[in-house]
Amino acid sequence: MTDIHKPAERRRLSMVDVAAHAGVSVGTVSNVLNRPELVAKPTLRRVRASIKALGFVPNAPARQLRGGASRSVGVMVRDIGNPFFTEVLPGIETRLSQEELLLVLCSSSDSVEKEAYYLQILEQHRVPGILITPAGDDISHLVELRRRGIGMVLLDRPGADSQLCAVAVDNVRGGELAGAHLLSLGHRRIGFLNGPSIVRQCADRRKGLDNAVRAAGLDPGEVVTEVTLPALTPREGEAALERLPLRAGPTALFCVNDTVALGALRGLEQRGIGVPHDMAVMGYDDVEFAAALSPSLTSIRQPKHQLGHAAAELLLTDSRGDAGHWHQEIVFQPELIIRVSTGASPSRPGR
Amino acid sequence: MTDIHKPAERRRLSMVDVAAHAGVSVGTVSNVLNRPELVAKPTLRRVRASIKALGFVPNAPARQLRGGASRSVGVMVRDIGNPFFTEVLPGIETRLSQEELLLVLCSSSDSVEKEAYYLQILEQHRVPGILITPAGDDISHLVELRRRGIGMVLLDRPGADSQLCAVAVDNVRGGELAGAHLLSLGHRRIGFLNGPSIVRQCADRRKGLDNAVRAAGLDPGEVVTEVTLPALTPREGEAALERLPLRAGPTALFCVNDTVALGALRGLEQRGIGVPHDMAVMGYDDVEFAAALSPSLTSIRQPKHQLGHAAAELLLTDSRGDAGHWHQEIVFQPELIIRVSTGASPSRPGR
DNA sequence: CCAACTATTTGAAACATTTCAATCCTCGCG
DNA sequence: CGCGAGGATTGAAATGTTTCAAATAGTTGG
Repeated sequence: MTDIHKPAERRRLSMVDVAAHAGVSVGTVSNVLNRPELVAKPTLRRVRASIKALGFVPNAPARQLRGGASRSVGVMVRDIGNPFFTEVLPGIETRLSQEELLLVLCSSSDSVEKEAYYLQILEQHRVPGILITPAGDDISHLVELRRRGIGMVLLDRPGADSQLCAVAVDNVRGGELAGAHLLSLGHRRIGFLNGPSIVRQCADRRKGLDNAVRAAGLDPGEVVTEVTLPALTPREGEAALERLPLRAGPTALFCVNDTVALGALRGLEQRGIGVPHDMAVMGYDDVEFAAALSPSLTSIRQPKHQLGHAAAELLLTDSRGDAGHWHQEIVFQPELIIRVSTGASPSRPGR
Repeated sequence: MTDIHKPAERRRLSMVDVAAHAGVSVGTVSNVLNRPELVAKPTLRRVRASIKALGFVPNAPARQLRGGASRSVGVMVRDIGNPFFTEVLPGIETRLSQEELLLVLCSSSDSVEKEAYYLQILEQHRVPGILITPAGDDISHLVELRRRGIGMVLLDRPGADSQLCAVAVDNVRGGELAGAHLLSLGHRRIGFLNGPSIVRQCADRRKGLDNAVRAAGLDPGEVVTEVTLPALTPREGEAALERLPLRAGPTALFCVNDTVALGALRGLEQRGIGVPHDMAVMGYDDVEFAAALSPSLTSIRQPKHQLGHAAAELLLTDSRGDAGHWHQEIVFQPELIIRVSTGASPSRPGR
């Protein structure tokens, strides 16, 4: 039985074939590819012609085996569906593509196991570095990876206590800004739709909120009612309203991110609760659509593109293992963006 | 001078070291890793202990060099910042991670050159397949790659004419739905904020719109005023208003996607043009935030998660090169979601 | 106690590169 | 005419796996 069905089964061609075709040695072919300045003009032409004629494509894995480092870096996020990452990612991509590095996107889906699995694979691939928003609180495994020579930068997660580079926005400060804003508007009962407190950002924003309350001479225990959501999605944001004593309870809602706020707005509308009249709402992140929500959403802006860019930059220096570089932390400052959803007269135009 | 500064310079360890430590041959170590059922229990234990003790991590490139196929697939999008992709990506990721495949994310930024560059790198990496929303109209280079053995699936782009697998939503139909909706509300002058017509989706939506106009016995040339945006961002959506004769012109705006609509809504608000009273607006994609915009946005829903999932599924079968599989096209149907921004009484609740 | 198996283990080839010491030319110069 | 310099090219080692035929050890039946 002739195997008509597998016409393209022929062995993929290698530099050996090119060398034969051009009548040179493989060493020369390699030189043409990597150090053309060492090769005589006519030879160069001939070899390049052969490469084109045969349709030769270099084998990256083989190259890497000999050469060492991979040309891909890992980017691990907790949830690719989160618009926050969507806005951070371009900043990362821009910088990486300048260095001709491939971006391997991993989503831990908030699972420590899945994170560990991906990290293992990335290490096997010998990536020079990993950019990560860790799923769990413990980051000792990341420190260990770093020690084994893989560049490591925490994204949107302070790493002060550890020995890792980090790029973050000051979440405590953001929580303070939000809290102070709501308090200044006279709210004394604030519902906080938060994520799990093991997530650092969530814990920090809560801490900031408490700071603001105390700074106003009040007791956080009295003022703040926290509801913990299992996931930071619109759906959960909406569902969380069930667990708040809405009518007799808070007069303001602080949502740990805009995605949750989106759900809360929907839910409040369905329940006929007017925003900001019956309930002030604010989000966090100031994602692209926040300004255009109904009503436009007061939020805490984070410099997302910059964040991604800075993280990639830091990762590059970290994985180069430059001497003199130990661990470095870049902290951006958040900014309060006042819009309609908190009922204050906007301090700046809606966009 | 002792090199205190390079403590971790030691050669990365390989299976040879593990074999030596465990007192077996490398072949056995390989078997422990890949076919443990062939190895005797005590040996298995001993080798595994050595692996752990030494902290051995297999070298993926070497493995791949011998074995052939890579465990990463390429996903090429035109713009990672686009929320549409943010909602498609989870569908892709879900399916790929089930197969333990890594996702290499490439953004062509709508540049044919950058796309070509990435494709070249992906081919060098010997990826088994690529999921792509092509930047340009010509896809012959993709057909060629497919012929060379790389699985290829067009994402959100029909491939009927070509020999490629494709997963798409019927964009002509979507355009028709949108057009019919606006016409049924009495609009006779429609501004279409479109992307470049070389982008297939854009051209198709326009075609659908024209179909709807003709179906109503009208002349598209009279009814439709198209403005072409250089990029599908909120910024450009806003800027495009400048190029429309707003007051004396269209009474309705059809935006080629929700991101553009977002910008248009902002711009109209700033110009004091009421939506939907002075101008009806509709978007396309029905992204997560569309329902919560101000006013809530009428849009054309695409099954995004499904789209991604189906695309990944198709890619898996395509790169397996299963016999009997030639090229296949999956077309999902879009759905009109009526909300406030077009001023019709909503046919379904706002979410 | 030996033959015939079976279950393990081994050793070396193969994979596609890069790198580098060694060789080969070709000139220019004495 | 011979020699050295220096550019161009070569050939082979090295990289870390997998695979597989061959060797070895262990077991059972006669």
